[in-house]
Amino acid sequence: MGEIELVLKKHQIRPTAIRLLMYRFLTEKNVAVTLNDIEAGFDKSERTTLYRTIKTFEKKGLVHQIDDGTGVAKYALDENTLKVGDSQDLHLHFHCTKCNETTCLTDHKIPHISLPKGFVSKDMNLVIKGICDKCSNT
Amino acid sequence: MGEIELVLKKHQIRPTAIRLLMYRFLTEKNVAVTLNDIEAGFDKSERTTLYRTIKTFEKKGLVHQIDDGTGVAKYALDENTLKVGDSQDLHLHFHCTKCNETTCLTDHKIPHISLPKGFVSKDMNLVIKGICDKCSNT
DNA sequence: GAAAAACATGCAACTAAAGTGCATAATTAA
DNA sequence: TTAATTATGCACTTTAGTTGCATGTTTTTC
Repeated sequence: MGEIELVLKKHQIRPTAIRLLMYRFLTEKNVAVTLNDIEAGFDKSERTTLYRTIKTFEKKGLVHQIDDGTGVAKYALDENTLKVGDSQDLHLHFHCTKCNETTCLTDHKIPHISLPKGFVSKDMNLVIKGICDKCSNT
Repeated sequence: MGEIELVLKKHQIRPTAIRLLMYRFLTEKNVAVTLNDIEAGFDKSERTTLYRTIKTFEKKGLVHQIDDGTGVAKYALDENTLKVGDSQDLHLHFHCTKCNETTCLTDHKIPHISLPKGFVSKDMNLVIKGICDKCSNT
C-alpha cells in the first residue's frame, strides 16, 4: 500500500483513484490552488467530483481553505497531514498581487490579539497582500 | 447643504439622491453590509446602481471592502470619512459565526509582522471568527 | 442660458464559481 | 452474495459580481 493511501486512510478517507491523484497533485504544488487549477491538472474527471473531493479533504482535515481576497477559494494541504484532528495551526497567508499566487507562511504564526469584552475567538484568517519573493527579484 | 452632501463633495463624489441615501444607510449600520443588505434597505433603485454606487464610494475612499470568509463582499464606512486620501487604517474585523455579522474593530490595529526575505507587504486583511458580544450574552 | 461634454441611472444580459439532485458505479459491511 | 453505504458523472440551479448600452441628469464651457 502506498504512502498516500495510508495518509488518506488515517483521515478516514477512502483511497479512490481520483483522491490519490489529487493528494499527489496538492503535494507537488507549494502554493494554494483553486478548483480551476485542480481541474486544469486533470485531463479526465468531472469538476463536480473534484469539487466534492477537495471538500471531503477539507472536512477530514487534510487541506484548509484560504480566502485571499481574490474572491476565489483556494486550498492547500495542511502542514502536518500525518497528525489527525484539529491541528488548528493558525499560520498566515501571503497573496502576491503580481503573480496572484498565495503561499502558506507556516512558520509565521498569527500573534495573539486581545478582543473587546464579550467577543470569543474561535478561528482567524490573516492574509498579507504584496509582492512575493519571486516577483520582487525580477 | 446637508452634512452628508459635504462629505461626499470632499471625496469628489457627486451628491445624488441615491448616494445621499446610501451614505445615510451606511452610517446607521454599525456592522459591515453586503450588497444584498443594501438592496433590501432600498425599496426603489436598481441592484446595478447600488453596486456601482458602493464601488464609487470604495474607489473614492469612503468605504472599505471586507472579505470575512463568507464568500460575499461586505462594505463598511471608513472610520474617518472627513479626512480625504489613503488613510490605510489597517484595523481588524470580527466575524460572528452565529449571527453572521461582521464588525470593524477599529481600535484594534493589526500588529506588525516580519516577513521572509523578498516579501513586500502592501496591505493586509485580518478576520477573527468566533462569537460576538451580542451572541455570547444570550 | 443654451449646447456640449461628462457622468449617473436603469434595464438586460453575461460570467464565473459554488452548490444540489439524481441516477449509476463502486466499495464496504452483514 | 446480498444489502447498505459511499463515490462519481452529468445536468442543472443559484448567487454574486460585472459589463454594455440607451436614456436621463448634471456640470462645464462658451
